[in-house]
Amino acid sequence: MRTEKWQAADFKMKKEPKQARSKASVAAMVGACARILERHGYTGLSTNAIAEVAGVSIGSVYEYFPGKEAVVARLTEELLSETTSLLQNRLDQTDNRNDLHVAMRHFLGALYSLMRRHRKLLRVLVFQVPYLHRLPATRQLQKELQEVLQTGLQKTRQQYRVNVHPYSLYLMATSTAGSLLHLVLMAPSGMDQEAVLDILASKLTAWLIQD
Amino acid sequence: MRTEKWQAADFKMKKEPKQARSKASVAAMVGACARILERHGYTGLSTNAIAEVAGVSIGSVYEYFPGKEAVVARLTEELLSETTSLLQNRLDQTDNRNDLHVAMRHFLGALYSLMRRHRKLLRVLVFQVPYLHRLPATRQLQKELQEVLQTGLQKTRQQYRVNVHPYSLYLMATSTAGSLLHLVLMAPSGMDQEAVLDILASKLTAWLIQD
DNA sequence: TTGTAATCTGAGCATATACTCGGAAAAACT
DNA sequence: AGTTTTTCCGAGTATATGCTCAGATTACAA
Repeated sequence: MRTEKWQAADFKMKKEPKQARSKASVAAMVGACARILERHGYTGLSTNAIAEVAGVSIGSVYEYFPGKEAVVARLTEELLSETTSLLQNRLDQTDNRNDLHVAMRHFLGALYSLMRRHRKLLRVLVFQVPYLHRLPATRQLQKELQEVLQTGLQKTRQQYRVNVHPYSLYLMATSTAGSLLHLVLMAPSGMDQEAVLDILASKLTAWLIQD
Repeated sequence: MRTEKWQAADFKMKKEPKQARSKASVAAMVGACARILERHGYTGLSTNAIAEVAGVSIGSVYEYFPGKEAVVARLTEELLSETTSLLQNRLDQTDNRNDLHVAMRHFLGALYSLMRRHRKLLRVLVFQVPYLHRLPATRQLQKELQEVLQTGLQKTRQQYRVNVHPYSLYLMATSTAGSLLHLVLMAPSGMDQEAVLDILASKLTAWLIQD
């Protein structure tokens, strides 16, 4: 009890699956992990449950993962790669012809719909997984979001001569994250979420320009 | 395993302590709960651990609480009352003579230092307790914050004729929450947090005025 | 075909956690 | 003092969870 396991948890797989069969098994385990998290929360996640839902034996789980933390880590990596490709996609479509507000709105919309698609899983990951912010994938995601923001700004810098204080950038990032998360996970019903995104994009743009 | 206990958890105490002795015991249990959460996270919280740290027997814990969820609920109620009195205090000091930016900055500062004082506990409550948003105290807090925002705005409405769209108000609230939480719990070191609060207050004020 | 590596199995042990219950001890009441 | 209420105790039971291991099964390659 002195030190909890997840505090020094091993997030790396014991070994990579090599044959097609084992790849399918690992995929089933990760999928089972997602299902359990969505349905029963992190409290309901156990290695035994993962094995049962995945349709493999408990021994197979420990063949590839040192514990459930590593399965969660693997799951977040898959989510990360989906997010990365989405961001890159959006960034490629942003060029100097776009005005800043439109570009901002597109990014927000893309991020929003991605988060919405995974809202159940996202809720559990953010609000229940104790070691989420220590996961490599999480740190990587923060980096990439920051880079995208930087690059996106540079693309429009000529037009708007935006030159923002680092703290301003920090506040923009954190407040946008807060609003998006609340909108996706906790917004009261009867809200026109697209309209909210419109306003958010406007305010962020205004913030940038007048800085 | 079909339905997790915390999904239908009972957040109410079995009975109120009546004598001084039992009040001290309950206080010890709640204090122990806070200590354990800070040191070992929600994963490390068990009724047995609460009893041990509080220096009472496991039987005594179940005399007053139906389970650990209720102890956590009690703890959040204590935090809520501390927050409530702070907010009320600040609100009383805000009158029409204050300009909006100054009032905003004072509120942010007060909220920030309160959150900072409880940062360890706050981190666990927000990022690990699965039923936090279902706790009565949490819902009450959201209500009160909204009321404070409304009342504070009305006090300065004559001066600034602020008249904000409901979605704007929503975005202000959620983005401020996001920034404050990130600043308190996850901000990179070497950041002048007071300066960040200055900028945040400025931006929020600008947001309001030009709306 | 035969040998080797990869994969899978699941009973089973150790530990942790939730929670009960019969009764002792202390305080309050009359 | 005697009675009742409140408070406290902690061994003990049931269950859940983490994880191992010896061996069976399957894929692949020589």
